Amino acid sequence: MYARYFERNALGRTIADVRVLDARVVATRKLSTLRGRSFRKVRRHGKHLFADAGGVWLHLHFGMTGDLVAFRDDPPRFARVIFDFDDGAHLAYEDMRLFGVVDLTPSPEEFIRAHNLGPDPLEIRLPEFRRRIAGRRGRIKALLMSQDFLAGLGNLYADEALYRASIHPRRPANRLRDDEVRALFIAIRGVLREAIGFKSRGGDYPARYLVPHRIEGDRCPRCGGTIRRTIVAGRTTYFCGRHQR
DNA sequence: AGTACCACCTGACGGC
DNA sequence: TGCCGTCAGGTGGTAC
Repeated sequence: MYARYFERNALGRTIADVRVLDARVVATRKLSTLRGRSFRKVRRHGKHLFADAGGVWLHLHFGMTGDLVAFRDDPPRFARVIFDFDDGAHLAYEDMRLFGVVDLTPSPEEFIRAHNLGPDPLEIRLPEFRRRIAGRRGRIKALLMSQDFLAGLGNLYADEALYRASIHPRRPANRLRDDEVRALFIAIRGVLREAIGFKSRGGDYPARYLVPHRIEGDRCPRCGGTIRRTIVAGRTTYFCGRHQR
């Protein structure tokens, strides 16, 4: 979703200036080397966005409150970095809680290696998913959130995928049946692809999703069960007490 | 290998 | 009105 937005609002334009409004999200002092360059292509890997600026790549991570906002006149309230283009357009990287990162990296591959990121779920097939999950004894939700296992799922989407696959978040990964592993893989890909789709269109989560029902005691839109709230892997976790086993 | 816990940060919200 | 504690979330670190 950020990748598409970046493509629409930054690709092909010449960067006139990069303004750092809050250095706490910027992990390099060299963003100014982007001046005069232009972004040629965009790549996403998990939660990371990379933009090719010719010999160097811009890397963006959005933490939890990070976002991109194109604007003409007034920057958004929590703008931390602003890219000024020579055609008068501006793109703000905003991040209220400052957990995100704006960075430069030699290449996406280099970054992925350095940070030991697992594959993007949309770029692998079921056999590789099976191989990676085999022998892992931890709780399935903890595994789904581990970026070195798979890159791209956070707390909400891990819950969402497990909900869709009818799997209890505390199940040990190596005790999932073959059909459950398959269902989970399909659920992960479905959730990511759909989320990219409707978030790109500025939409919200459909009512059939678990996300709008992250309320203790709420009704499961799928089976009418009761939504439970608990802590798994240190994170607030919601699941349906009836259909997730 | 897996887990627990902390820090980072700020706005929203409930309690008093 | 306003202060205070708590919570939310991604990541990266430490300790067990």
